[in-house]
Amino acid sequence: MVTKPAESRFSAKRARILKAAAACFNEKGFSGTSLKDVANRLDLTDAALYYYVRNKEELVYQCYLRAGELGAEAMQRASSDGTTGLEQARLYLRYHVEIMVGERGPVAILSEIPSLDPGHRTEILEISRRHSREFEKMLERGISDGSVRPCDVRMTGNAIMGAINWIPKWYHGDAATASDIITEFPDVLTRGIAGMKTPT
Amino acid sequence: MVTKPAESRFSAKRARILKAAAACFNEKGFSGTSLKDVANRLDLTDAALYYYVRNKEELVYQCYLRAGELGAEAMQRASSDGTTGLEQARLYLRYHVEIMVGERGPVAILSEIPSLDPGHRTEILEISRRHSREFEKMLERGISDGSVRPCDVRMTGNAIMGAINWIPKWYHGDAATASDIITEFPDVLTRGIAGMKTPT
DNA sequence: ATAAAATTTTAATCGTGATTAAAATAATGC
DNA sequence: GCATTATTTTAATCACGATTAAAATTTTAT
Repeated sequence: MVTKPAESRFSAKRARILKAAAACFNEKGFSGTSLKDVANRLDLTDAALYYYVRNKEELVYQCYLRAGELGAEAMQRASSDGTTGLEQARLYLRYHVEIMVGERGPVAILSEIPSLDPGHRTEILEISRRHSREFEKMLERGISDGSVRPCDVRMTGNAIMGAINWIPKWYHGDAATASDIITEFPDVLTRGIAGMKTPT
Repeated sequence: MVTKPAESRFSAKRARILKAAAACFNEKGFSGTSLKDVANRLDLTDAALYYYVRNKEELVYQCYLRAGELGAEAMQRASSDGTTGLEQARLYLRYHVEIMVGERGPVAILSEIPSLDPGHRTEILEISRRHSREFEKMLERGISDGSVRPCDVRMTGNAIMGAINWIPKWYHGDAATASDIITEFPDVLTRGIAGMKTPT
């Protein structure tokens, strides 16, 4: 029987652990999930997790790092695929939710940054801020090229990101809903719900 | 010196406790906040809280009930003040965020329903679902009267509610931001960001 | 097949936080 | 001012969850 190198198996299992942890954290929060909760999802003992991560804090930290990477990836792709600011913003939402509800999900939402150790906390905050700033940049680009209606990009970004971050609170992995999210969210969040005859 | 009746003082203090608890829960989650955290905000001992609530679960439950009442109040007012569906939805958002970031806030966000006891859980879920349904009704009304663009009201509602529910994650009580939220959110979430020349 | 490395479990420890009962203090009604 | 009621604190208890070390098991390499 063919076997894979140990290092590869290790990081593959570590990745599975991170995903299981992300699911738990999204569902019950950092303090609300015990290591046993995470371990049981993979038919492991809580103690076994310590072979893959230093401790619980490290587990969240890694989850958040991964979330940052996936978010950055969506941002990158959107940035190069889209031409106008509006297109880029819409594509970003599309790519991001696709990842969140797809095979690579669940992705941990950065809802418990305060629980991180000081060092990790500032690092994740930095990543998160950079991400927000990049999205706001897309909005500003859109305002410049006329594709986006002039607005408070900070608040607009907060609103849109909030809608995205809240998804894991009500989406629990059924395929039909996933496709609804992918088709509806990017549109709803960029196009708005007002009828066409709305006053400017 | 004039004193108030005991019962009045009791419920006044209980109300203060609920608000302190809501602030803690929003910040660090249910399991993440200790009763000591809540008590310390009011210069009390953790044990003193048991004079006002049966236990920690009851504390969240009461916070969630209050959140439900305030949400319902915003919904009611919007429903009677607005004429078109779009106006009603916009007013609801306006009233709700005004309450959230105003004197009566913070309002607990229903992010940890799973931590509730079964009985309370179904009750809060029921309240939450009713609330969502009422908002979706406003959207449907808007679609009928032409003020709202036809859309998947379920997903649209999820998106908008998510943006609202996420506010406590980044808003921490400064007055300038509060007024930004009040002026921007209702608009951003209903009008959308797309420029006017956007294709239907 | 066997030694070494990798992985997981078992069985402690240890601190924290919820909860309770009894005691102490403060406020009220008369 | 006194007796009663209301409120808070102090001082336990108690369970749970994070963490660790040592032992057991599985996998790999030769």
